[in-house]
Amino acid sequence: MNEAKKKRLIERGWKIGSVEEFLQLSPDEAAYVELRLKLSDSLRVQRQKKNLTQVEFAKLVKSSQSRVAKMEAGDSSISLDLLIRSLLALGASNRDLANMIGQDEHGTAG
Amino acid sequence: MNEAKKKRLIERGWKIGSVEEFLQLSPDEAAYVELRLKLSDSLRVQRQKKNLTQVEFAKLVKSSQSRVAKMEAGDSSISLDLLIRSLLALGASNRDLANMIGQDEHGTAG
DNA sequence: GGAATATATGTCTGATTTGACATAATCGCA
DNA sequence: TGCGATTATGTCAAATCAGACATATATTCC
Repeated sequence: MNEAKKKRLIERGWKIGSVEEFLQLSPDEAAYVELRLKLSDSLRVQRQKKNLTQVEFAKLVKSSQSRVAKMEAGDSSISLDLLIRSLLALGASNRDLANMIGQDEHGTAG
Repeated sequence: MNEAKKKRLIERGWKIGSVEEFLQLSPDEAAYVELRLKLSDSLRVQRQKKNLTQVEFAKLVKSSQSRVAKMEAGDSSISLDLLIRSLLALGASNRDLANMIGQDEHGTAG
């Protein structure tokens, strides 16, 4: 995980576990956070591909605009559950999800 | 989704949405439930591969035996979040997850 | 059969996540 | 610049999910 990404996470409320240290993640915690980032980013991409505003999208997934904004921002108050259900509601298949998740990195060149 | 699987789900508390009908799932709901099943099943496989009892495993992922049993049973009181964090705790990588999720079907011949 | 081990099911209480709402910030365009 | 549309951030009560515990049901071995 590169530095830009770390910084982004800290701003989003990620302290994780109870590590006092500066985002010192265990491998599985890191994988978890990476995973969420991939899905957040995919979510925004998919929404924009469909030319939906956050408000329209919120209606589609039966949530609210504020929640959508937070989904896309990778906010720590959003669960993987919600991210995934939203992607599915957008029409993604499980295979699509697998592709999103399995990719190495996804355009966060640092 | 085949019939055996449906039956299994109904027993696990899956009514979803507020459909009165007999497990009449929309495509995205179906994909969501399928996804959970894949992860549940993988979880059991991975645990057994490591020769861990549910109790040992529970300790490893900082949960309880009852919760582990429910994870593996695909119980509706378990979130995707917990399933995925547990798989990661077991040592799975995001790529591993992608493989679990992307597979077509996985041995539920009916 | 019975004991030991493993897994399943039900139910509490507390913690987290939810959608909703208010409101602030940012963008696009005349 | 100002206005409308879009996106971001903060807060809340209600709903969901968490670990823990009790207890029931397998499963395995003698």
